[in-house]
Order: sequence, then structure tokens, then C-alpha cells
Amino acid sequence: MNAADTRSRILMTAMELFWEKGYLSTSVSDILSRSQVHSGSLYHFFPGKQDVLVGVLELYRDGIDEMLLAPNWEGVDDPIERIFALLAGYRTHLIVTDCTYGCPIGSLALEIHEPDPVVRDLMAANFTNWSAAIAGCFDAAADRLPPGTDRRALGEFVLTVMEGAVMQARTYRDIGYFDRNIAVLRDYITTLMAAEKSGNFA
Amino acid sequence: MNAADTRSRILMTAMELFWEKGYLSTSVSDILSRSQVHSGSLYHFFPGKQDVLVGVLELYRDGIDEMLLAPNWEGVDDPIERIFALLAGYRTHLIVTDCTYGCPIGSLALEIHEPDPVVRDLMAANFTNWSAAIAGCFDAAADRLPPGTDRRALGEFVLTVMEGAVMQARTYRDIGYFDRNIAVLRDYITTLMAAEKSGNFA
DNA sequence: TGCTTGGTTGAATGTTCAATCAACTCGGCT
DNA sequence: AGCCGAGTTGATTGAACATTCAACCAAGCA
Repeated sequence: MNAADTRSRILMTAMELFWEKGYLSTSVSDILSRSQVHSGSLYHFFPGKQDVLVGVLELYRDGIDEMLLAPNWEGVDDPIERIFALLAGYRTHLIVTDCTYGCPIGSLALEIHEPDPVVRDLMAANFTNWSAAIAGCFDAAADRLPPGTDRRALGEFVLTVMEGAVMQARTYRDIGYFDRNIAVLRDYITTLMAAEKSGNFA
Repeated sequence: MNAADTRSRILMTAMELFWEKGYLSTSVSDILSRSQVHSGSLYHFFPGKQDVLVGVLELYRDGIDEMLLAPNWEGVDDPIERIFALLAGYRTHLIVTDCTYGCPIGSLALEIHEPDPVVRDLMAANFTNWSAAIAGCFDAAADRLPPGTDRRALGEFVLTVMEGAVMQARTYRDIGYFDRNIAVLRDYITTLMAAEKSGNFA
């Protein structure tokens, strides 16, 4: 096993564990035992536990297209449907985990109350990339929306709804809370597009 | 100092600390030193740290009317404006804490990945009371909404938007993220009421 | 006065944690 | 062959942690 293997096995394992148990509840020993790496090796690549977190957040940031968007958008061309296809991906995650897991970034954001600036910037960058991708969908469908629509705000709003919907579904262990939230969002977006069509805002 | 004093001082202090630092990052020693209580006294009233959390969550649950709703709704009669008055209360919290603090229940919900059923039920009860209060506002304004509107779902949606908006404002340390989210929510609710008025859904 | 009971004290316990480090391996280089 | 340094090993360290407990206190009552 070469160096790249060890480093990336640590990061992959930490990614899993932070997602399953959260950052604070994951001990360095947890990472070591699951990844079959010894403590000296981990501390050879990372100055400390927080630097492992930084590596994981960079992985999420750099992998949003391939890991998140591409899989969910395969075969979906309509930009508005892409938004709901992405949300459906989160729904699937909830289903296969019996509504126990949530958005890894959102969980980290609320779990770490006094984040290091490096960590906070990376969480923010992850949010920005996510909502910018959604805003891009709205841009692509701009002609179906009322003129002057704040599409950046709309992208942030979809992120908000995803995070809140996942939070509730997880707390209640009930997918119904997710579905009702997404249904309301769909009603809003539908209404927006209907308003443009009927010229209410023209 | 009598027994009730000690117990309630522990709970008040724990409430503060869980809000400031989160549950996991708050040690029993933190609670002891700030509340000026000795460990034996704490363990006289609470079997363990988690039971302190249960006590805090019960305090939130039982105090939602007096501690949260009443202060924000004073002098606000219109049910729709009450919704935004409550959200404005969260905005004030963000402002006075330089966008560092968030909804205590939401933070706990994402921080504790494998909650005890007792804890989970209490978090859910807090969410239910919150969104039911909002749903009550929508009920009071039912004649301004399209017939058949799912007002329970709308209450859960407002909770979702609050949680997501607070999460983003806190992560970015920028109130703009909160404001844009609430503006989109207001646009949606306004649109809903305009639709009823113009009879688009009749 | 002496006993009971609810509450208090704070040192001590055992565990878990992140982090350290001296000793080692081994491929690549001169 | 001899050396170098990136990478590995795992026992060890010291701090922080939640929890325990034997001794203590004081109010109320017999």
C-alpha cells in the first residue's frame, strides 16, 4: 500500500464515520480501527483530527459534480426537474437509512458551534456550490419564471428547504415530513411558473 | 438555597450552555462550575448528563407559549404577521449574537446522531408544538388562503425555512442569508393569498 | 435530646480521548 | 554495499471526561 492509499483510506473512512456518527462523536480510534491504519500513520498525514475534517470537507467540495449532481441528474434534462431529482436523491438516502442520516454538511454545520475559520469557510463553500448549482437550474429556466426573480435567493431557498426537510424527517423518523415539505416547495415553484405564464407579474 | 433552586439553577445553566456550545461539547464540569453546584448535588437530582438534557427539553416544550410565542406576538394581531414576527425574533437572536447561535432544538437534533427515544420524542414534541403554532396562524387566516390548503404542511414548511435560514446565516456569519430566505417565504405566502383573492384556485 | 431524611461536599475512580515518539521497514539512490 | 528519508508501528502520555461515594449538614419531628 502506498502513501496515497493510506491517506485516502483515512479520508474515506472519516467521511463515512462523520456522516454516521458526527464529527464530535467520532474518535480518532474509530477512524484508525475501521480504516486499519495505525495512529502514527494518521498523524504522519494529518496534524490532528480537525485536519482530517478539513480533508473530508475538501473532498465534498471537489466532488459535488461527480458524486452528487451527475448521479442524480443522469437522464434528467429539464432544469426544474433536476432540482426535484436532486431532492429525490436525498429522499432515497433517508429511505435506505430508515430516516436516520442527514446531509453531512448540514449536520457538521450545526454540530460544530465554534468552528475554526478554515472549517467554517469550507462548510460555507459547500453550501455555496450546492445552492449555486440550483440557481443554475433556475437560470436555465429563467424564461419560465417571472422577470426579476432573484434566482440566487431561490437557490439558497431550495437548500434551506432540503436541510429543514431532512432535519424533520430524521427527528421524527418519518419520511412524511420530508415529502410534505417538498410538496409545498413544488407548489411554490409551480405557482411561480404559472404566474409568469399568465402574466400576473408582467 | 432550597432544592428547587438547585435543580432549576442546573437546568437554566445547562440550557444556556447547550445553546452556546452544544450538548456534546458541554461537559458536566462546565455545568457545575457555571451554576456553582457541586457534582454530588447534580447527581442527586439527575441520574446522568442525558437526564439534564431531558429536563432542558421539557423546559423548552413547556415554555413555548410564555418564552417564545408571547414575547414575539405582543401587539401583533394579524395571524400572518405573527408568523413573520416570530421569524423576526430569530433574526434578532442572530443579530445580537453576531450570527453565531442558532435554534437550540435544531442544533440538538442534528448534533445527536443516535438519540435515546426519550430525547428524540422530546425534540419531536418541540418541533410539533412550534409548527402547530404556525399552523394555528394559518388556520386563523384560512379565509385568505386558497380552499384546501394543507395548513399543517404549511406550518412544517415555515419551521423548515426558519431552521434552514438560521443554519445558513450562522454558517456564513451573514444575516443576508436569513433575510433572503425569509423574503422568498414571504413572497410565497403573499402569492398564496393573492391567488385566493383573485380566485385562481376557486 | 436524638433520629430521620433530603440535600450537599469534593476527592477519587476508571475510562476514553487526542496526540506523541522512538524504533523500525524498505524502496530508491549513489 | 551503504545510506537516506518517506512511511509505519503501537505502546505510551497526560488531560478531560462522566460518574461515584463516604462523610457531612441542617431542618423537622419524636
